[in-house]
Amino acid sequence: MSEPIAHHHDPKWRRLPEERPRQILEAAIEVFGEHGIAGAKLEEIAARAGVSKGTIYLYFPSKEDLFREVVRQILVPSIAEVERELVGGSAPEQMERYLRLHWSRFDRPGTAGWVRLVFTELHRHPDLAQFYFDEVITKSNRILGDVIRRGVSLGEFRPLEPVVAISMIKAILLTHVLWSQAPMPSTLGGSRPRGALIDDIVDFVLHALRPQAAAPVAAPVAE
Amino acid sequence: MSEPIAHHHDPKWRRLPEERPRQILEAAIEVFGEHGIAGAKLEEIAARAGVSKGTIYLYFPSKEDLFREVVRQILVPSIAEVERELVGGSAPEQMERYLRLHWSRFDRPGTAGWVRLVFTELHRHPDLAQFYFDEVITKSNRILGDVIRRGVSLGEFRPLEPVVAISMIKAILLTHVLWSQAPMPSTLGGSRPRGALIDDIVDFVLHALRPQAAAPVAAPVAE
Amino acid sequence: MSEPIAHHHDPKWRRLPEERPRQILEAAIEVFGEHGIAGAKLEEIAARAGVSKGTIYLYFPSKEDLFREVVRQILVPSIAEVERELVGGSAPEQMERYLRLHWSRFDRPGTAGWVRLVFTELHRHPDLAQFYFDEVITKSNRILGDVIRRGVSLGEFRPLEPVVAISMIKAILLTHVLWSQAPMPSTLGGSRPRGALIDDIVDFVLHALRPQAAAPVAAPVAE
Amino acid sequence: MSEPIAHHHDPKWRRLPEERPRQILEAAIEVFGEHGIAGAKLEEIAARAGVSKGTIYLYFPSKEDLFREVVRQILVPSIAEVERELVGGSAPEQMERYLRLHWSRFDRPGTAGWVRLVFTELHRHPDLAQFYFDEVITKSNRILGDVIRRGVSLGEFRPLEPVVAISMIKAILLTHVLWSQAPMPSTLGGSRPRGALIDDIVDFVLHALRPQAAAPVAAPVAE
DNA sequence: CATGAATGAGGCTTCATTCAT
DNA sequence: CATGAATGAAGCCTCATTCAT
Repeated sequence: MSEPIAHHHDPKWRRLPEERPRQILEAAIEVFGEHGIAGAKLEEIAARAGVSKGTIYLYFPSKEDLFREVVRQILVPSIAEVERELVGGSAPEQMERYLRLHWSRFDRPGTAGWVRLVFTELHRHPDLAQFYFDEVITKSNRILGDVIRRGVSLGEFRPLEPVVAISMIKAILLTHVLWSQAPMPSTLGGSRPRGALIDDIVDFVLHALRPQAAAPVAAPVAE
Repeated sequence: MSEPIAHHHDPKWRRLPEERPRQILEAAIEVFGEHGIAGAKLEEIAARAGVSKGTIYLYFPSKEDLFREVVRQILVPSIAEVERELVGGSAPEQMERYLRLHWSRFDRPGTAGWVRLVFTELHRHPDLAQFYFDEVITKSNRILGDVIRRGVSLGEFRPLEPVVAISMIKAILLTHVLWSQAPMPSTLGGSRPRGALIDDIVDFVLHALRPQAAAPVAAPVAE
Repeated sequence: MSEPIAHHHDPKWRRLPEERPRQILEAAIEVFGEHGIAGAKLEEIAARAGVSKGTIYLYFPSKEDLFREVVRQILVPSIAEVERELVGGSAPEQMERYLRLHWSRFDRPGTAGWVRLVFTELHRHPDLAQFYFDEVITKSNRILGDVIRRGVSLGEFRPLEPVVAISMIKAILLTHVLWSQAPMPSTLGGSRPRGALIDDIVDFVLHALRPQAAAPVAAPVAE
Repeated sequence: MSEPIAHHHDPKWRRLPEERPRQILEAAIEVFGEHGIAGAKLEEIAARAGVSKGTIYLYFPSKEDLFREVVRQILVPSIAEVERELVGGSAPEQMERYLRLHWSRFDRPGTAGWVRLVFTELHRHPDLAQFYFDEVITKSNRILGDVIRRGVSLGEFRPLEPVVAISMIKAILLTHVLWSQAPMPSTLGGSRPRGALIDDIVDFVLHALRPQAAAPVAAPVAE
């Protein structure tokens, strides 16, 4: 009945050195996304990566650096793609594509956590914030700004500051990524079918950008 | 045997014991807002409240419960006011008032932190999330929903689901509260004057809601 | 048979806040002396001080700082006394008193460890080394240098560089402190009665300093 | 099926396996000398030996044993030489040669570290201390003791216990080896030219040993 | 009531040692 | 033989919580 060989070490690890960093990074994405920087525990990252705590330190000098690498290697590369897929079509079409592209990119488990993280904890790590701003936000904004500028100059969008439009559009997009995956009673209402959300967003944004109407009820809008 | 007047009480003033809880709660708002739930240290809350760490435990069983009470006692009451100030005017006027009211309410140091907190940490405390949802969000949404429904039925807004509009509007509003106070290289661009932000928001939202143009040309409503 | 009240918290600590720092410092002297800086474990210091690990951090920001304080508060003050007790007598008498004074001061359990520590680990902490050099060594050397200079100028000592004599004398003194308490098979020979050691030192040093003889066999001393 | 010559061995040269232990021991001397027993890292020893960490364990069962072997194989053999070079000359001459011989042997980078190590960490490893005492110190002391006994019996030295003289002389010699290479603000004063140190030591020791003078000023020296 | 000293579980990090390749 | 990836015990430090005063 007793198991005399309780301590028998059955091969605890297989050698996959080339894969380790990525395994760890991917576990880290999940855990950082779920618990934030401070709340993430190396123990858990290690467990999900299927390695021991010490192993992480073979590849990353510290928790902070691990986080840095996650930002660097996982988040940044995802920007480039978007630009490529945007060419062609009218400005509103491009805008819709932009929105849907990002949505599908973000609408995956684990991503919401990162949006949250960027909203929340990044500002407490100024160097990372700067890095993220330079590498991700600036590039992303340029792409979106180009679409808006083009639409405005072609009369497909009403005239407005690209920088303002960018801000509004991103606020809507990112916030809904966050909300759409919240494992809570929905911060919102949730009475809306999940799949339709991106349709609502596209609709709302395009309405907000569309050129001025004849102006039937326009008068009262002044303040 | 007892020495009734042994210690001369600094006759200046003594905080009424009944005020203690409130002092603590107010210190807690600040600290939670700045550092989040996990990052907030009781030591700091105690220091700002001018009491000792132990005193907090006389009134609140734990950090978690302290947070709960903050949400309950501080955040909830602020909703009621809004409704009162909204009566009268057209739907767009009400909407603008709603936006500016919230903006001015939020555009204060310390508030951004709470928006952040709600965005990011609340979901890890399901009971609080539920409570917050029931007490704050639901009420707030009802108010905003009424404005939208009214505007739609009067033809002042284009027809859309109130629940969708609410979601979009809140996303824009809350996110900009967050961004506008970020002590970072600005997630946005910042090339926009701070004060104008709410104008931009009002403009964007009203454009997104305005009814379909009867006729395209539309003398520009002046931007 | 079972002890149902196993977990009963019998008053674990008595409040002696004013004594704590000193208790900890004294435990730290012992443990640092025995194990060196790196080898000292806070756990053990805490245990000897009769407090918990965490308590140390109420009074000292880190292990390094604890060590710093030990140096500052324990070692430095012991220098001043020496000078006072040195006044009066011939230079050889003063020298003898200097040696015996230091010997008695050092010939206590725990001190040898510190000599060792200063010999060994201090140089890896440049700021502490500098501090120790400025606060302890410089002062101590000045006192000893004065004695030597006086002896030389009065013809009670043979002429030699004070700085050289200081170096030699301290080497002898400190090294024997170290050796005399070594819990080893004695690095030395040990065939010498412990108590006589300081007599031997005094004898050796005074012979080394005594003025040139009238000129008996001096010749072979040439180098 | 097997690919016998799959990897072309860099034909340059391959270290003979028999040399491995020595390479490791020599790297270990350096690293132990620089960082002490506890502070030495196998990683660094392996790196300097040009092998991997695991290889060390092929030859030495543990860090402790590696240290043991270093003491055994490296330090012990260096004693024998000294005796050979000492024959001939008067006792003072022999003494001077003894001092200069050891000085030149020790006055090399890396050696100071070992003096430090022997002073400070050896006693924590009683078996090693015993071994070191038996193999190194005893032998070395015998050599020095012979010189002293000879000098005393010939009247070249004043009468004193050889064991005492040995102790004093070694204290001076070893301590100055330690100090002379200290990378600190100098425990000493340093206002003395480095090269002259051994001259000062020789001078001091010989003065301390020289026979009683005719007795001019002898009186005050009385103890 | 209020205090703040004390606690100790828990997290990050290091490094001697093991072992599959 | 040799490698170096992997492990995990152990140490430092933080901070929510407790409790004698």
